[in-house]
Formats: sequence, C-alpha cells, structure tokens
Amino acid sequence: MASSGNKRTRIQGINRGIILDAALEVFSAYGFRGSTIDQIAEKAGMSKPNLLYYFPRKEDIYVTVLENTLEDWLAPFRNIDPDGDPVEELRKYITLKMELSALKPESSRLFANEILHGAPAIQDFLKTNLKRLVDEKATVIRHWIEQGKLAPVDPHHLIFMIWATTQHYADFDVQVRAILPDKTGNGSFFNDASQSILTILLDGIRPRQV
Amino acid sequence: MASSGNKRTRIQGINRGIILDAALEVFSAYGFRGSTIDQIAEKAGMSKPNLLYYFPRKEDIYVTVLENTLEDWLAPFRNIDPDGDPVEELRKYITLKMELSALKPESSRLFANEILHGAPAIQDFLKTNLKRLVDEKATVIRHWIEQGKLAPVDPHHLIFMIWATTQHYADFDVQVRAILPDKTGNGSFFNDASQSILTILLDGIRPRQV
DNA sequence: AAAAAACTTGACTGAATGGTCAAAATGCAG
DNA sequence: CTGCATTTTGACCATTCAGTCAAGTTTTTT
Repeated sequence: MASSGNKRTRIQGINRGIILDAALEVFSAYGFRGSTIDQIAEKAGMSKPNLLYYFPRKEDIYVTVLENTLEDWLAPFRNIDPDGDPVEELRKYITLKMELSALKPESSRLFANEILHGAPAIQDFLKTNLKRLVDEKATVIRHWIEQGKLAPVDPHHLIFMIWATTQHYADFDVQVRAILPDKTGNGSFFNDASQSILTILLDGIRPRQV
Repeated sequence: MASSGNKRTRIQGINRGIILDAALEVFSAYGFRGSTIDQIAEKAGMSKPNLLYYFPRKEDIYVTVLENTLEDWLAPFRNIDPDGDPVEELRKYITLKMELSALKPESSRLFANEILHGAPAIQDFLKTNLKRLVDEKATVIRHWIEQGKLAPVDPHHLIFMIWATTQHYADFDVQVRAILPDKTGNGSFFNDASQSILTILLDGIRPRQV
C-alpha cells in the first residue's frame, strides 16, 4: 500500500513529489473547494485514479501540502537569535520573509487561504505549536525592550505587523501589480518593497533617545 | 423582471437587501466556489428559485456584494485630506481602517479572497479606478515629504503597509485569536492593535530631525 | 373586487466532481 | 525469465449543485 505502510518505494517517492508540486500550484490558485482532483492529476501528468492511489482523499493531498509549507515559513522565525543585535535580527528576518514571498508566493497564498477560511485544517497547530513559538519570541523581544535596545512596543503586534506587511506582497500580488507603475517591469518591486518596509518598520521600533 | 428593468418594487428592495446580507456572510466564510446558493437562500430565509428570481446567476450575487463593499473600504482613503496635517491625516485613516476591520471583518475577508484568487471579478476596477485613486494619494504623500512633513518613504509602499497591517486583523482573525493571550477576552485586541500600529508606523514615518 | 403583475416554490434536469473497482501494464527480486 | 508486488487506468457510481419550469400565491393596479 502506498501510504499506510511506512516504506516508500522509489516510484512512490517520485510521484508523491510530483503530485504535491502540482497540488500546491492548484490549491494556492483556486482554494480547496475550488480545486478539482482532475486538475491536479492533469498538472501532475497522471490519471485521477492513479493520483488517488497515492493520496486516497482530496483532503490528504491538501493537508500534506499545507504541512510541508508551514515549516518553510516558520524556519526564519525560529532562527531569530535572542543574543543578536535586535534591529539587525529583525532586519534579517524581514528580508528573509520578503525573499520567501517573492520566491514562493504560492505557499503564502495557500496558507493565507487556509487562515482566511477559518483554518479548518490547522487550527490546533495554531493554538499549540505556533502560539508557543510566538510567545517565546515575544519574550525575546520584551527582553530587548527592557534592555533599551528597542522602542517599547507590544511584541505580539510587532510580529503581526511584520507578517502582514511581508506576506501582503505575495497574497495581494494581483493588486500590487495592478497599482504599481510597472516601469521596473515584472517582480522587481520586491526589492523596493523590502527597502521601504525596512526603513519604516525599523525606524518605527528603533529606540528614540540614542 | 427583477434586475433588467430599472424600477425596483418595494419587495424587491427588501429582498435584495436580505439576500446580499446573507451572501456576504456566506461568501466571506467559504469563498465563491465554496458557497452554495442553497446556503445563501437558507440564511436569507427563502427558497432557492426565489433567490434566483432576484439574482439570476450565482455570480450576479457575488459581484453585487463585492461592489457594495468596495466603496466602504475606499471611502476613508478618499477622505485623506491633502491640506491636513500629514501625521494626523494618516493617524485618522489608520484608525478608521482598524475600526472597519473590527466592525466588518466579513467585507475584508470577501475582498481578500477575491484578490488572493487573482481578482477575476474586479481586475479591471483595480487597474483603472483603484490605480488612479492610489496614484492620486501617492502624489499627496510625495508633496508632504517634499515639504519635510514626512520622512522620505515610497508612498505606494507606505499605502500598502497600512492596508496590509490594518486588514491583517480581519483577514487573519483566527490566527490572531489563536496566538494572542485572551486575557482581555473577545475582540478587544483591536484597540491594542491600533495603538501598536499607530506607534510603530507613525514613528517610522515622522520626519527625523525635529 | 376583478384583473394584472409580481412574487414564491416543489419538483426536476444536466453537468461537474469525489471516489470506487476490476483488469491491464509495469517493475523487480530470485 | 518467471512470478509476485506495485503501479496505472478506463469505465463507472453517487452525490452535490447551479439553474429551469410550470403551477400556485400574494400584492398592486384599476
């Protein structure tokens, strides 16, 4: 059997990968309900029953894709170093997050869609793992503030602000493109955006009395 | 006929309103594809054929709801006064936007979902009306900067930042609730959020050398 | 109060779609 | 190269759902 036994054959490894890549594209574009198994199967270059041989239910594909992308998004957050320079650490984090948004907008959109519709598949994860991680980093930020290395701001809301602004460029891509003067061509607005965000946010949280 | 002739009867006015209210709830929760006409009809307290008597196609309901909410969201933006004090004008705008997010999160989510999936219904609107409006306000901000009343930041990206942060609390509501310590109970985090956003953003764009 | 117009709905249809199944094709260990 | 396990798929089924229709009920007009 494909999924119940733990051992993966060579072909299983290959095909599961192909399916998940295709599924990410489709799900991120049309949402869970808006995507069909046929669509994913076609993009993966195999028949629908064959795809269902690897993932017995539509939901199985979705959840797997979602789980795979979650780690990508959290890794840079985890790597914020409590012993580093606060402003520098946040600059690094924001920059990384923007790069990810430019590089993997589909992942961002998949995640945004899931949350937007009430996070039916990952609510538990949010309340346990994610909450724990965020609280931990909020404590780090609070320490930084106490040491006078950062202006006094609510750590949680600072984190939300960073998430909101960085992911905006992936999630609202169509809107951004529709509005921005496209002198600079395609996706190159990401660099300008990074610069602006860094300037505003970091100036907003740098301790005032230097 | 209900929609082709321009005249609306008494009952039409009432029922269209009921339908659109129900549709906003349903569409914002499940997206276009994820919502069924039956769901909307039930929430509106009428039969499906009756609902289809007022809006012949599912898409008609969707587009109408979407158009109705667009104005709500743009009005505060339109009202930014070029002759007012820059920091004060932006404070007012951000505050209003946060109040709207708290008051009408469904509208925000409906809009977010539409953009997220490529804005199939309002792409034209984005490229024409919205772009024109944003460019206009960007010019205002640029003037403010030239007068030294604001730190030099890219106006477009500043606008995006405000949109991203304020709408985040409506669109990612589940995530925010999952993470935030709910000492203060239900939706009251909106006040804290407003304060934090105002502090960070306004400090980030206030001219440096006072 | 009668006629016309507007409104309402139960029953139905056809297309889309998630998922099944049995049989064929392929891969692989000995 | 033979036989077993894995992989692949055409054909099919059941359900969901957008939209239709014809027959009824209510509201408005005269």
